[in-house]
Amino acid sequence: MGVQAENIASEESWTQRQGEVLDAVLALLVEGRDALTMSAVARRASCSKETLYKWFGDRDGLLTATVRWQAAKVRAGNYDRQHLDAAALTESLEAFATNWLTVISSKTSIALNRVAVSHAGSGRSNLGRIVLANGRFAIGERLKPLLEAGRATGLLAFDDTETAFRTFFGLVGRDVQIRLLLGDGLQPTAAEIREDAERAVRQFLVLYGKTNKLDHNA
Amino acid sequence: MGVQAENIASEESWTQRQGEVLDAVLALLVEGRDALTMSAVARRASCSKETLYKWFGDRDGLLTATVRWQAAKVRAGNYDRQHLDAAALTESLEAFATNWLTVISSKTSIALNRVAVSHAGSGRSNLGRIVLANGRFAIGERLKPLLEAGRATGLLAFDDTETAFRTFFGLVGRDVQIRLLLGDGLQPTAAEIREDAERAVRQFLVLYGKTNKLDHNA
DNA sequence: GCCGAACCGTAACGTACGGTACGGAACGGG
DNA sequence: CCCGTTCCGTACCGTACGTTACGGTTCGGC
Repeated sequence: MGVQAENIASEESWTQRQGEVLDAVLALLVEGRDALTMSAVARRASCSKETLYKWFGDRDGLLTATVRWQAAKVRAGNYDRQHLDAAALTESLEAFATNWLTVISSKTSIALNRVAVSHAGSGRSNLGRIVLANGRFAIGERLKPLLEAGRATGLLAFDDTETAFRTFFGLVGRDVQIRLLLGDGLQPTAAEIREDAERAVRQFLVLYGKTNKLDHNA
Repeated sequence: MGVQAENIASEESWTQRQGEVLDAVLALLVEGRDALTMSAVARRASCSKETLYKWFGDRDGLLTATVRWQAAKVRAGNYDRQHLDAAALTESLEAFATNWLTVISSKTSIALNRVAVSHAGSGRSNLGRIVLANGRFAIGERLKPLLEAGRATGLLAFDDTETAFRTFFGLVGRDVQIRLLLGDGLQPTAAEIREDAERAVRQFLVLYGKTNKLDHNA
């Protein structure tokens, strides 16, 4: 797979003050007015640069801590169910899709993914890996149990869970994330997100629902 | 739509020497060893920095020219057909999907998208818009005629061409581009790309092929 | 052969920014 | 009240890099 589940569950436990500093980094990142500089962070967080270096080591450490800090805030509960019927499955899938679209459309996610993409270029840090682990792969690990539960109860049919998940991922995300990262002014409302999520789930169930007799899940 | 078809067909017509310089930029970008600096470009292209500034204005101008230069090289022919049956439609769709997956998996595309994403953050240039116009939107404009031809001949059924295209886009691309941009070591072989393209087209035809009676194209 | 234009190579300048050092304030413990 | 710890504010240093300037070379036109 290439990317282990590194740091998905790291607790890290910053102090409250350190959390305030990391929130300042997020705020600057989201505003995006000027490039994120250590001086700007210190000014915004009302702390000294010396403290930043003491707490986070260097600029990369600060960025890494910020990514993890945000990831810890976004993490949502799993959607395991004891009683899984068609309605519950649809509802859970829609909840996943809605949550995912909401996350990737948020200014915070966009800004964080941008810096991670930049750093992934000149591979001097593993920010990209961390974002991947807490984004794409984290949701994969959270969704797969639901898919397999659906298969166990005969609601879904697929051979490879990974393939089924990636199809779901594509139907939900489509071109949204790349357009947002490249600066497209796409700003889906909550209603549009819900409609997109419903459409994606409907399409996913056509492809992988047990009612469909075709054998197209190669 | 938010993004006009700006610069999709700009000819620009650089001289051969200027093309060599832009190729040097691409080479440096793909290698990604060190950050792209004007000195490095001048060294690599065996030209003076003064010439760079004379020809391209400033660093952003050089980057913009490079993006357009690459876009002009990638542009592929349209797949319009006089005689469109199910086999020809499938073949054309698979050709589109294969081409698209090959492009976004190339080191050049990854590097270019990375710099465009970075610049889209601190919106001091419209590199992101240009990449979007020559990537996501260019392929959309090239594929839509095929989809509508398929609908005209009764092979496909959909209300909104844009929605149908975005679904196709999602089924083809899935998580590939974001994983590559974030540094995942994903390196699909030509065979894997062809298989993924076939799977995507198969799924797309299940959703939008006329044989499917369900009304799920909301 | 002479001239100007285009271009190469390199040196130089200014600034931005990562990282470090230091003085002083706040504060808790003895 | 004294002292050590922590942290703020700020000044400072070194370097990287965008940008400009300039001397030297090639080359087409006359």
